[in-house]
Amino acid sequence: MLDPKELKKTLNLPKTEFPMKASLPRREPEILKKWTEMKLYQRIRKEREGRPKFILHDGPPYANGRIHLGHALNKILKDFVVKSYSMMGYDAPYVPGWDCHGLPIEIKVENRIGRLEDKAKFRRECKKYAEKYVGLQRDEFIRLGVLGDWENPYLTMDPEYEAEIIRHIKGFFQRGEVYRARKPVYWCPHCKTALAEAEIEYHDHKSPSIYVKFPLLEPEKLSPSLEGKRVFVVIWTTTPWTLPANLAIALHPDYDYGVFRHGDEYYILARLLAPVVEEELGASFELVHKFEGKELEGFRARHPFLDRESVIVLADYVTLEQGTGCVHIAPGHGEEDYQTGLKYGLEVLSPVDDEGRFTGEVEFLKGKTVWEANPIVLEVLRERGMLLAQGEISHSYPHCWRCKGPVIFRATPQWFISMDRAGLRKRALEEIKKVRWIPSWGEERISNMIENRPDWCISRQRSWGVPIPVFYCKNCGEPLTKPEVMDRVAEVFEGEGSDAWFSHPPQYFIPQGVKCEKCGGREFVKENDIVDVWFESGTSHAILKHRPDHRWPADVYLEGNDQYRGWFHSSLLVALANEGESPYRQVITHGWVLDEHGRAMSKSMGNVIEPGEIIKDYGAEILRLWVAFLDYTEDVKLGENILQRLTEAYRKMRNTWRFMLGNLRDFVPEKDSVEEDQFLPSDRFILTKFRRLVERVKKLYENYQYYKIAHLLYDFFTVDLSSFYLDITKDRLYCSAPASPGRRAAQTAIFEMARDSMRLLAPILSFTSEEAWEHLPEFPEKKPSVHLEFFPPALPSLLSQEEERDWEVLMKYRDLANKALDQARKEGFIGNSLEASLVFYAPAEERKVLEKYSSHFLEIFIVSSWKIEEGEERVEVEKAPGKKCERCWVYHPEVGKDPEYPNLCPRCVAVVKELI
RNA sequence: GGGCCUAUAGCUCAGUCGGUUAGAGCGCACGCCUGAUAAGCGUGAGGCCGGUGGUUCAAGUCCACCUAGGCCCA
Repeated sequence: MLDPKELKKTLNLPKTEFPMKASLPRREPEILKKWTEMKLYQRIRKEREGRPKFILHDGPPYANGRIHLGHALNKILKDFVVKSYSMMGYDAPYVPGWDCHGLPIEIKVENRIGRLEDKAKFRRECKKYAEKYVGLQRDEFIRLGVLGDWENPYLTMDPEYEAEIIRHIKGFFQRGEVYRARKPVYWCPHCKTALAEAEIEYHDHKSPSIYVKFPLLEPEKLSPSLEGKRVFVVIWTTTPWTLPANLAIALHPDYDYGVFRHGDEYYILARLLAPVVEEELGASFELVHKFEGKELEGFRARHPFLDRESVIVLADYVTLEQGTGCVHIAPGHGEEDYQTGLKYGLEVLSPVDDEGRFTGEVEFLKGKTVWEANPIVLEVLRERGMLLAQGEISHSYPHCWRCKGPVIFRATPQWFISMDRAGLRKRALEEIKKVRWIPSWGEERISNMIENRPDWCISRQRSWGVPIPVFYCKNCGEPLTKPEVMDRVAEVFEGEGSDAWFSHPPQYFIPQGVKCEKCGGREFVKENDIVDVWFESGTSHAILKHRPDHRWPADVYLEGNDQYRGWFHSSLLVALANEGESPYRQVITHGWVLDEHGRAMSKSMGNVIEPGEIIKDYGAEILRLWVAFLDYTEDVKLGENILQRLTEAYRKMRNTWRFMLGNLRDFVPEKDSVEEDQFLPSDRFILTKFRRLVERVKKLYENYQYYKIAHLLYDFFTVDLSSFYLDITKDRLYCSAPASPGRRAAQTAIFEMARDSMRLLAPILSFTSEEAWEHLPEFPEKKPSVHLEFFPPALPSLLSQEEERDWEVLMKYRDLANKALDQARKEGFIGNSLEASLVFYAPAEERKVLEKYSSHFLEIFIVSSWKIEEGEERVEVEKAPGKKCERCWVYHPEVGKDPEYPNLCPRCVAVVKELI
């Protein structure tokens, strides 16, 4: 007789080196090292060479700052796409890119070293800064487990890339889509420079607050009763100096306006605001006529002090918060004014120079600064009787971040790409329809944007960027935009980079003999402006043609949904104009990362979570699992609670793999695998379920539906494997003879499910599947990394339709049995379910099914004995007869009958005899 | 203010064409096991389907409005 300790040695208990504790923050870097050393990315490329390509083209993040969760979400999703398509059998390269030029870097550098007059030197500093962050971000992306050609990224500041930008600009010029026009920008008269929105600070500022009368022409057209009366449109402004540039007065189309009599004058203003104006004047008005704003559209008023007319227009942005509901419009001095001006075809007047002084266009103000002009304008208004009221107001006003002085809006010449001259807008709208947008509402979103966007202003008054390759005639100022000149610029940039623009004289770029088309002049000066960085990143599709590992167009662009306005938009316009087609076939967008309560993360809210913290505390794998479990097409939340749930889910999957590996410890696939006919019903049932799952998951990968994959696989691990199949097969695995057909059958099933679930999860759980893969038994075709594998091939179902229905019945009785066993346990009748014998009562049909499988009930129900009776469906619990076998713990009537092994059941006696 | 989007259990997700008592897993509670053990198994309790109104014999599902939140504009 063997004592329990010796008996335990005769069992095949699971054993594996694959640790239960993941220690991800420590282990992940080791796995990354393995991938680097084996050159995994290059190796995958090599193995997939010649296969159909699948191109995900990376949208370049901005090379500034450390990565945040939005970056992590984006890059991990891209990694899912690339890895899954690679495992489907495509040659799916991933070439990361960075957006390197632009204002934010300029601002950072300027903060550090001040503003340099020497542009070349300043640009060198900007370049260093960009390089530093490209390096930092690259390391952070690699740490996430993202596989790609990190040694050969594309940078928008690469000379070849800069040359492409020039060539694309040339294309727009050649097709006549580029024009030069004036547009108001923030301007600091002290620093004599244009400012971007990001360089503006808002401070309180005292301004005049005045009400001005504009005599309305032909008032009788509004109401016959006004014939011959002195009718005025009353506007309110805090910038009297912009009145010389007034060209229109805007009313809201739907608001209620009135004509109010005051003495022998009649004033037009919004009805709701009349009391405010009355108070300002200390007078009371009499309402003599009512109308809606839109009735006045197209009327004309006389300018209060210039010999010019001002047209009445309509604008939605007119509010009734202050003023008169009639808004003074100077298209050269305000963004909204400018937009309205465009709509109504108004001129862009801006009679103010670099220093904020009036030019000769306004004679009586010539040479005065705008601040000096204010009181003079007031005086003129007063003289003419056009000043209805005046006061002072303290309000929030834009100031220069550099000199802290107040800034103005001033129109300056800019370069524009026309949306309509060559039909760009129309073609873009057509092209959008050919693209697959995921989610589908993206199509409507980008269409609305393209439909309503103004012409694209591509010039910027900055220095860290690619120059607009234009020269001006020194003699007459005419721009030189010849394609051959731009070709030469591109050629120079390709060799020297765009720094060349700042270190060479114009003649370096201009072929001999080129003359000004207007005056024949031969001397030129270089353009100072650079191109909008959105144009730069919009040119990135060019790498698809230049890199041998790529192909034009891309299969997928995948970015946050802010990029409908950004990269998707600019890429479409730039590529479409130059290639005639959209650069992408599919566009996938993901949402924003919010905190646990669904609020945007911001420094001021103090709810920002850094990817680095999560990697340090949980591991990058948990972050990957987070991405996988969420419906990324919507905004996604992250917080402690969610991380806890994910960590638990991770542990469950890891442990399930660990248990499977433990049970495969002595399994040699090519030797020990059994034929189909050796499978027990439960093996066939679980394998069929699994094989179906494999096919579903592959389909879901094709359609980028990762959260469905994660849920399906996780549910399979917990419900089907852990709590069902792996629980019920323990008896077979542990207690049978090691090489018995039943045990080998279970191992064959487990091996298939372990191997193929690792393959299926490799794109998501890239680290853990790799680690588990190393512990999986060797087999002939096994690759040294799971990421070199293919997704599992389709395998046949092992159940007939009848057997599938049988399992529905069996599972129903399993539920009933569990409930009955739980009840018995609560009553203290049994502990371990093996102490029980079950009595099944079933209607005739179901009884037949139960009897068909009854020889497997020890396994399926984990009980020692059972009886099947006909009756209303229910399960009852009795004590199992016989004594407990000390080896397998099953109660059996014959325990004690074998004189040699009186503490064992017949099955175990046989096994032990075989082993000893 | 405009365009687009979201709202189902504590968390992550199902819920078909409008049709029985709105489902799953996790978490939680209670129990079992100690041969997956910083594991494993079982049972159970959790829902005003964001709100209001409408269409309909019937609404989580369709429509309108509102609220809260998100992205992009203004």
